[in-house]
Amino acid sequence: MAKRITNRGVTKEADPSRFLDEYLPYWLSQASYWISSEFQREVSRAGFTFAEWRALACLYGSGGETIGALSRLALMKQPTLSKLVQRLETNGLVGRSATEGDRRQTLVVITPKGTARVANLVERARAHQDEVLRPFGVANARKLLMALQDLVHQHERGRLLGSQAPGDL
Amino acid sequence: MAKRITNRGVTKEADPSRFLDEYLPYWLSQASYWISSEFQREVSRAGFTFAEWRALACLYGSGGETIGALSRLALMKQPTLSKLVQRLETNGLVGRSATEGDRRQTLVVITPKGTARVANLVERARAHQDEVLRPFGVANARKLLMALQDLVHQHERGRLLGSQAPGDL
DNA sequence: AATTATTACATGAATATTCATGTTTCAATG
DNA sequence: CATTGAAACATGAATATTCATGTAATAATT
Repeated sequence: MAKRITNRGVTKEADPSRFLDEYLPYWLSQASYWISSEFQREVSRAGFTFAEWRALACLYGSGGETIGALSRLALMKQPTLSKLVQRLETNGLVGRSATEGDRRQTLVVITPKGTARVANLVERARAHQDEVLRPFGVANARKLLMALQDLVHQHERGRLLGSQAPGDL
Repeated sequence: MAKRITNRGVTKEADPSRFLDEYLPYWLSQASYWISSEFQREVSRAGFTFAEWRALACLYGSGGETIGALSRLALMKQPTLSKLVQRLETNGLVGRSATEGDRRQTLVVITPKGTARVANLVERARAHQDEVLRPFGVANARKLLMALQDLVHQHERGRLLGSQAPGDL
């Protein structure tokens, strides 16, 4: 068998029937990764890490989330998020308090300062998404979004047994 | 405004018009994350970390990839992958050599031992994907896959200027 | 209501990732 | 062909994540 030196990056195909080419999780990861990477420039320019952006975006416009809920929304494990929230609190971008019902829970709320600092970025995020989806057309874009939502909802049921919140990517 | 304690995880909606609910990268990340998480149990059971699985899956059936190409395929930054490959080499799952044309490049090749150790996992991955996609039907599944591929290809052009390979998720 | 199990979060130690940079090789230019 | 610039990979120091566990509060059971 000839040793081919196919120096492809993510580029095109090559091997006939490569496992990955038909593997949904691979393409999901790729799509997610590159789209987020592209937007990360904006995030950095705004002075945030990507994790911070994620957390703040989840809190933006929300009445507050518990640590656990936020860790699922922002796709970080609970200890990771716990520490991130502490940093954000130090910077005055979020506040923490106890929930009324359950005193074990910590409620994380975005502060006015936090809201102000991300508002622009949220707009840019919307714009970026529109740009990315433009080639698809409104109808197809909507179908794609719904398909992804279906996938997620489908997997919400299987959850509830997993270890300590999210498990790496 | 009443302070709602909506303890939703990723669950259903709540706030009318939450930014995230219409935000494609969010759903891409969620879908990618949960599907991969689910499969991670199998990966752990097989004795691999998820990063190892990713790298080996990319090499599986391939004639070899350079460090750079593999870092893009497996969505890790170059230094991360470099170190991972070293560990895999120590365990005899991959081999490293120079490419013929360019002596700067390192060619990473999966060994027979490596192939043997992941073969089963690859089959399980296929099965897992089939299970995940079943509710969609063949036609819709194919559309989803193609849409994701379109997204990735669309962003391959914009690349080539980014920093040191992939940028975090 | 006491006991046991479970959940939510925090935290320290271990591990992994990332950034910045160095070395080597290749490509381009005069 | 010497020189300058860029690319591919490796590596050490700084940083971040993760695992394992601890504490406190709640829920369930007897």
